[in-house]
Amino acid sequence: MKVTISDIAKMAGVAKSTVSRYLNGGYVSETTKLKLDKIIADTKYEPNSFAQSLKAKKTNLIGAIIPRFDSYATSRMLIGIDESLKELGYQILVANTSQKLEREIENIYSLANQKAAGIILLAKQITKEHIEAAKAVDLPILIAGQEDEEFHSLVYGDAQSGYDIGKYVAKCGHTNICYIGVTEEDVAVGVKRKEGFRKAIEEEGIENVSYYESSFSIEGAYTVATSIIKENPATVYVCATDNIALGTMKAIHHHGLKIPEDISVTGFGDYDVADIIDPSLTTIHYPYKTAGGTAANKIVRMIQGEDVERLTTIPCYLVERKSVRRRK
Amino acid sequence: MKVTISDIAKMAGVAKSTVSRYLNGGYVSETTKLKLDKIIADTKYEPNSFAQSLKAKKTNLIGAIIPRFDSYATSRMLIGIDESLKELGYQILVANTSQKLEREIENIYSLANQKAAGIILLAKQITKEHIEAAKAVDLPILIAGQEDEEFHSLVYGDAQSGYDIGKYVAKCGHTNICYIGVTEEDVAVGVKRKEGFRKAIEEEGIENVSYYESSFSIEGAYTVATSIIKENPATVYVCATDNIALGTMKAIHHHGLKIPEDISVTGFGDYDVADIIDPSLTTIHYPYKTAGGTAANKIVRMIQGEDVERLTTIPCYLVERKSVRRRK
DNA sequence: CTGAAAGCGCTTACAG
DNA sequence: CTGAAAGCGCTTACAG
Repeated sequence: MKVTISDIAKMAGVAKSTVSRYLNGGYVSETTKLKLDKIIADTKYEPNSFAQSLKAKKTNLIGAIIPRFDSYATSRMLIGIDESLKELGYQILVANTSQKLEREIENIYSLANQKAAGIILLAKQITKEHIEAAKAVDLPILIAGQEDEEFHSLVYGDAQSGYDIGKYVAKCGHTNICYIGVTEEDVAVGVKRKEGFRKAIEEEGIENVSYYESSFSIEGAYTVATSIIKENPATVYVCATDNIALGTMKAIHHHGLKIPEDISVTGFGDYDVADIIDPSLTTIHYPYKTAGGTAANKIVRMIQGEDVERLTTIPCYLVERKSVRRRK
Repeated sequence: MKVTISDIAKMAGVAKSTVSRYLNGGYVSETTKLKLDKIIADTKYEPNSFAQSLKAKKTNLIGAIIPRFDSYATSRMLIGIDESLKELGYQILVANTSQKLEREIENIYSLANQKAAGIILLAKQITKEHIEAAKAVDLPILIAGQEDEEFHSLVYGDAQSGYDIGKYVAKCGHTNICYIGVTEEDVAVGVKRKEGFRKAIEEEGIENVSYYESSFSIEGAYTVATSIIKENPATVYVCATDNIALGTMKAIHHHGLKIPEDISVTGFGDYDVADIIDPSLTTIHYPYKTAGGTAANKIVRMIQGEDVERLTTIPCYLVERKSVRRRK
């Protein structure tokens, strides 16, 4: 049978409240402390967390709301969050939304109901429902991956990354460029990266640039790239994510063209595969795992009521590999 | 302020027990039911799950203990588990062990303490501690990915997969074969696949086969493959996972050799990238997501006390792509 | 069909 | 330094 605080108290010949105090670091005499040490070790007593939470009205749970499990960026961030949270004495509770926006909202409420101490939301998009839910639950919420003035957030240097890639392809002598982006609903990936890129290109005085839009999937990118190859003589395809770059590379290969001799390709993210495929992919390194750790630290500081900077920007950097041809 | 069952009872002019009965599908008159419908909708009342669990001593939580977040197989299975569990009215609670065996054991105990209704353990290895913990917590536990007579389990057709690959490379005319496996501590991946492969090869009367061992990582496989290339003239490298195949392909490319012209490569798993890389990888398709759904159904049936078959085997099949040269 | 009462396993003032 | 008591928000026999 499961042992409870009453059992322990009885065995030690003290009151439940004394045991509780012992457990929570309160005042207990040395002798009863010793006695309790032994009894608790012997019985392997573990407090019932439901009873604790019911009474204390708080937990050490931190919810992580994620759009999907099978995303490189998400899983890497989750590792960072999980590891850091564990060190800080918190536990992660992962809620997957399968990319359904309404499920993000539901999860905010249900995590609040489960008395989560805080929430890290890996968001693709912030809507008014998000803001409403956040106000209603009145819980520390940290948005990761997107910026929003209503929330504390952690973002990557997307604009700078786009700028760096733009400068790089220009430096390599490319003057006919194709940019394969994503929906502008995703501000970080769809807007910031593109804007940074555009800025660099304009500074370089390059005019021959066309913009396309793809879904986030490899297959979607494959389809888009296939049609671009047929109609556009660009010498480099700048892709808004590594996944898009992968689909694009596949399409180029399937057309019997060579990378980077015929067409150059770049990505954003630096997934593991970027260094494995042939040719290896020139891309921007996004330190997802580290960022997850930073997010964990930030939410914990928010929970502890510290005065936390609203916006944290995680710097990224270019990794030059073999997928871009130097034309000069 | 958070509304409780007492508030609802007061507003409806009934007793708490009546509200509770209403909530749990018990007998309630039509009129009070209607009244309660409205009040609960208006107040957005949500029962406190801690109080429920404290009293009922059970939850609808099912723990999934995973070795790591950044594994293709794991994340796909998680998706399948998560989706199916949701449909069945259960919630997943993901616990990551960062590949630490002792954390698997810890998590079994802590999930029991959190009153999980059951546990799905994505295991690489079953030890006596696992068995001990399972007995101690007395909770339905399903092992996924490994077979063990002490547990209900769900496995892939690893031996058959190995056999199929063996037959396939033989059929393609390869007679000098190199098998790159993993530690035998992992019975499914390290033993079963190899045994199935060996059986096929023996049936084919091929004698020129050498066996190597790699870690699970791409980098580890790269290192192993690099040394093999220098010493072994095999025409095909049969790799025990797609990740190992990726590292191996990278090593082959780095040596200036062509796949499949100079060396052929096969994998197990059929990760997304298998179809994206160039050449695309001939491998065994493992339906991870579907298997996750099957696991979810199985654990729920176990929880419900149904008489569930101890061992479920998920069939896999060969996917022929471009990484194997036909020598005949 | 309904309500009063006890109890789940804790924590938290409060009094000593 | 310690204990008795109340209470967190539910559920569950039990009696009506």
